[in-house]
Amino acid sequence: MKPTKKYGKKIDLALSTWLKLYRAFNSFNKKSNESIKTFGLTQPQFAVIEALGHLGKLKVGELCDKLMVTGGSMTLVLDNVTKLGYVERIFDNQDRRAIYVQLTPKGKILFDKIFKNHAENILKYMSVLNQEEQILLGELLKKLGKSINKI
Amino acid sequence: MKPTKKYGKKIDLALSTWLKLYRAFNSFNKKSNESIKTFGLTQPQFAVIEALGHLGKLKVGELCDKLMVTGGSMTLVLDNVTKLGYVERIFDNQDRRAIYVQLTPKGKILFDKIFKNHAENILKYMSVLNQEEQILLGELLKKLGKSINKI
DNA sequence: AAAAATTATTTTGAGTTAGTAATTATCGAG
DNA sequence: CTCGATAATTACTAACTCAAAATAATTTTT
Repeated sequence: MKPTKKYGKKIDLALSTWLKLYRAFNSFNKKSNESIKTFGLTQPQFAVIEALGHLGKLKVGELCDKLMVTGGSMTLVLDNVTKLGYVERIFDNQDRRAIYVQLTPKGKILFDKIFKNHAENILKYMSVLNQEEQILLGELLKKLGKSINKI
Repeated sequence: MKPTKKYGKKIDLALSTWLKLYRAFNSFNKKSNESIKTFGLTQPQFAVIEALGHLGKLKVGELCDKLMVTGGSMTLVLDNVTKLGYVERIFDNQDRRAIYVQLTPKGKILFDKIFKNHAENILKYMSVLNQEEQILLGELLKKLGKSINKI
C-alpha cells in the first residue's frame, strides 16, 4: 500500500490520498470489529443486524443487494443469526416466493446496544475534527464516493 | 449504517461523516476487488503480494503484523501464493527459526502489472478532486486516522 | 553445560464465509 | 394453462479465520 516508488506527481498525490483514506477507514474498522467480536458476532452477521435495525423488514434479495453478497452466502448467514435468535424469517402472502427477514425483540435489543456503542465510538473518534472540518471532510468524501460509482 | 434515528446534533454529524468515509472507501474497495479477481487472486493473497512488492523480503511474522492476521492464517495464504508461483520462502542462516518470504520473478511481474493498474485507477477516481482538495482531504484523513490509533 | 523460557513457524481442528450451479416453488404474461 | 422469469434454498467446493498444540531453534538462567 505504501507508495515507495515514484510514478509522477499527480499519481503520487492520488496514491498518498488514497493511502490516508485507507488507513483512516481501517483504523476505524478495526476498532469497530473489536466491539462486534465482544457481542459474539462476525462482520457479515453484524452487517445484517445493522441493515435490519436501520431499514426494518427486508426481503432476502434486498439484503443481498445491500450487502453485496450472493444468495447462497446470505442464506447461511441468515441461518446463523437465526440460530442465535436475533433474526426471523417471515413469509409474505402477497408473493409466496419472497421471504422477509426482520429482527426479533432480542435482535432489536442487541442492535440498540451495539449501535449506541457504535455511535458513541464514532463521536469519540470524530471529535478530533471540529464541526466545520467534519462538514468539509464529508463534502470531499461524498464527491469522491459519487464519482467512483459513476465509473 | 444509515443514521435514520436522531441521536443529537453532534452524534448525527459524526455518524454522517463516518458514513461518507465508509461509502467512499467501500466504493473504491469494490473496484479494487474487481481487478484483484481478474488476476485470479483473493484479497489476502493480493495483500501479501502488495506488501512484498513494496517492502521487499519480510519474515512471516512481520507479514502477520503488517496484515494483522495470525500465523496460522498466514501459513495457508503463503502456501497458496507459493503454489501459484508468485512467492517463495527463503531460509535465514542467522536465525534458523525465521523464514523470509519474497516475490519470485513471476511475482514481481504480476506486482508491477497489478500495481500499475491500481495506481492508474486511483488517479482516475481521485481526479474528481483537484490537487488542493486532495491535499486538504489527505490532511483531514491523516488527522482522523492518527487520533483513532491513540485510543 | 544443562534446564527452562522464549521465539518463529507450522500443523491441526472447528467454524464462517464466499461463489456457482442445480433445485423447488411461485408468479405473471400470453 | 403453460412457459419463462423470479425468489430463495440446497449442495458443493474452496478459502480464510482463529485458537491451541506441536516442532524446532535460540536465548536466558542456574
